Amino acid sequence: MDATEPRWLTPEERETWLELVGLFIRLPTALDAQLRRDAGLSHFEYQVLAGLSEAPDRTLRMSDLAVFADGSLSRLSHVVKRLEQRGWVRRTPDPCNGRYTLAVLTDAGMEKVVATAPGHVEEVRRLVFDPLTPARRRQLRDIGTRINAAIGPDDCPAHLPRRPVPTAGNNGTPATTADPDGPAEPPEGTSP
Amino acid sequence: MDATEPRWLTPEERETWLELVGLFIRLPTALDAQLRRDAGLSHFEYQVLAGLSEAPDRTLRMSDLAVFADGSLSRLSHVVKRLEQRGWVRRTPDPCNGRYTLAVLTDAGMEKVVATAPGHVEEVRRLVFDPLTPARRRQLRDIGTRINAAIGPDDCPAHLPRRPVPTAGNNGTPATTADPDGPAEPPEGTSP
DNA sequence: ACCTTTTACTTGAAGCGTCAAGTTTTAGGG
DNA sequence: CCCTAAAACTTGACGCTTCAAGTAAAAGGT
Repeated sequence: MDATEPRWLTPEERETWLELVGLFIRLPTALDAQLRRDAGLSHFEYQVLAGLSEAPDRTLRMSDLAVFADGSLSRLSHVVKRLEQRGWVRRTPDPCNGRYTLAVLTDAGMEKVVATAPGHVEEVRRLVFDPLTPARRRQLRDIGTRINAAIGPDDCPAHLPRRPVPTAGNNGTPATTADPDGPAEPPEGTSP
Repeated sequence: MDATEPRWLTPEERETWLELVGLFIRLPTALDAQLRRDAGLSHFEYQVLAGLSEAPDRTLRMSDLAVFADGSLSRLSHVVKRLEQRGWVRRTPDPCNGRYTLAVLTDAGMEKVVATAPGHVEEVRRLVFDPLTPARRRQLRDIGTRINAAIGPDDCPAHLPRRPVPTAGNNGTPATTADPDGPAEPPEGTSP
């Protein structure tokens, strides 16, 4: 069992790791709880609605929406069906290309997003940004980028098209590496 | 809809947040995939087995195990039932106190952990620690601590006892705030 | 000593996500 | 102009998690 002794984690790494495992389990849970309590939505459902709310014409093809929301097409299909039954989304075949399905946010859906976003953003702030100093926020972003890169390209659960991902409200900020610590210029945006 | 305009996220925070959402979805998925592929175990199941493997006598009460694995007692009960059917865990009522159930890791279970741990630790290293400089690892730990604190005490999904959590192989490291950047002293330990 | 409460856990049903087929529509090749 | 192949979903079944009850043992009150 001890052939070529594996590289165990150092005590510090171990501590970090346990901290992270807790985070990965509890943060999604906490955010889901807030959304479910205040809006009756799962985090994934919210992502879907928020993604549509920022798309041109509040419309996106299912595949693109799946990439944006970080889920499989199958999952999205099930979820959109439920959202459609609740009256927040409509589906139509793309007139230009019949095998695409366009998901469109209804007016009721838009209202739902508008009503839900502020509370959710507030919770994200409270749990993630408020407890961190500006310096740590920058560090966190950097760390996230690096680990995401290590995980590899968006080869999500399954078979998804390759696209640069329409990162929603792509305001002019060109994702450079060095940038000052946000002087707080509130932009529009519902996908916190 | 715009009564007391909410504090939207700044563009930098928004970037950070999207990075994080990706991380929270993809890291667990990636680790689950590795464990499932190489060992046929979910991450939660692994946590349970690893937790037991480091407990005295490879034994833990269900409640304690639930806290350690960050899950509800109900979930643990279902999972342990399955692990028991696979021959890796045994359950017995505590002779000292009949309402406690003790989960015990069998020899087969221990072998499973020993066979699985190195590969999992290697994946954790590859995805989380290798892409980070020592300084960033320290930052990550610190950030994790702060956000975890903001989420609040271990009031997990449900009704769980209050205990300082037996953080598994509690080697002499007394979780102080300042500590050098691990000179790499490989300790025993199977919960990465 | 008995009865209520609390603790610790188990169980069953319901909901959501994943996986493995289907469908339908477009694109290509001969 | 067909005929196969690929793309873009959709659907159904299975497994796991959660939620709400249910059970059994120990504490605590009177």
